[in-house]
Amino acid sequence: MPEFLELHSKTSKLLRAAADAAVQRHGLRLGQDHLLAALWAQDGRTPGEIAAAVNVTTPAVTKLATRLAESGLLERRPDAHDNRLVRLWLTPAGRALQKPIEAERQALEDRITATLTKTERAQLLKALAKIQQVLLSDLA
Amino acid sequence: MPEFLELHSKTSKLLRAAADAAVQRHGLRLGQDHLLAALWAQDGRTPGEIAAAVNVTTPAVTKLATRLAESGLLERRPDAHDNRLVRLWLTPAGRALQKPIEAERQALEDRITATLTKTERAQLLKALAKIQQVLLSDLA
DNA sequence: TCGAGAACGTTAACCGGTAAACGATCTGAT
DNA sequence: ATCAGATCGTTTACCGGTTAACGTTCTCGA
Repeated sequence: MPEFLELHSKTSKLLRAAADAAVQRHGLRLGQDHLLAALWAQDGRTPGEIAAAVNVTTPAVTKLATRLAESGLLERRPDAHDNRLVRLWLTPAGRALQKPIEAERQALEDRITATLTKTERAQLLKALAKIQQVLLSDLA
Repeated sequence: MPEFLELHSKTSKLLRAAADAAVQRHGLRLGQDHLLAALWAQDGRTPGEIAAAVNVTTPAVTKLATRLAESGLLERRPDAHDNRLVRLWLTPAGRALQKPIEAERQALEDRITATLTKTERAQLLKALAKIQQVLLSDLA
């Protein structure tokens, strides 16, 4: 396997595991925190809006929302003016998770970037941005 | 969401999609190619060996192997000396995929690293290696 | 006004991955 | 020689993700 792909794949897996463990300490699973983050930024959004914001398909949001509702972290409520729309609203429990989860994520980021110098970190971000751009342009 | 985690997450998703599309042109799904690659490197390995080589759990290999066997790309055969062991053997069809899949993967790697200078690429690999090391040391 | 088509969210079927429980086989100390 | 324990692969149950099909509701032009 080519060098970069191999390395990126391994790093991805480890990063995913670390993020999952971090979020799991607060009763969440990976992915659920992204949905909640979308609501922390703006409460009462629709599944479609959230899906676009989180780069995931709408059915994925539907399922996550069902589980988060069962956990009592959000509520489904119909839109007042358009009955096709469903809006997701945080419960107090859902809102209470914002600070601890964000702290957890920041701690992970800090732990990772601590081993890099400022310029190394900047170069890394720049390189990833370039790669992202290439892949995006390939879709068209 | 912290800067690096956000960027890495997006890049990962795009990279995964690109790799999936590439491999899908040859009738495979993402992950199946990794299992095959382990057999291309050394045929007749056991699920446990392959799982360790690919950084995946053994049940994951079991399921992938079942699907690849149904597709006629490999065969399950018991080990001659230890009946607990199962050994996976490539069929001619499975062997025939090696060159096209490896070419596909190399093409993706080239497309990505083409936008980077040699030093940028070296710095990227170095940074990722550092991050990987931090995450690995965190497990202990 | 009314009906065709667009815009939604949900469901169903699939895939790759994990953890936990299970069953079969081998190993080694007694 | 035997039996407790280790070592395997598989099964089961879950989760997040995708695509495709579906039913409901809105919109807008004839």
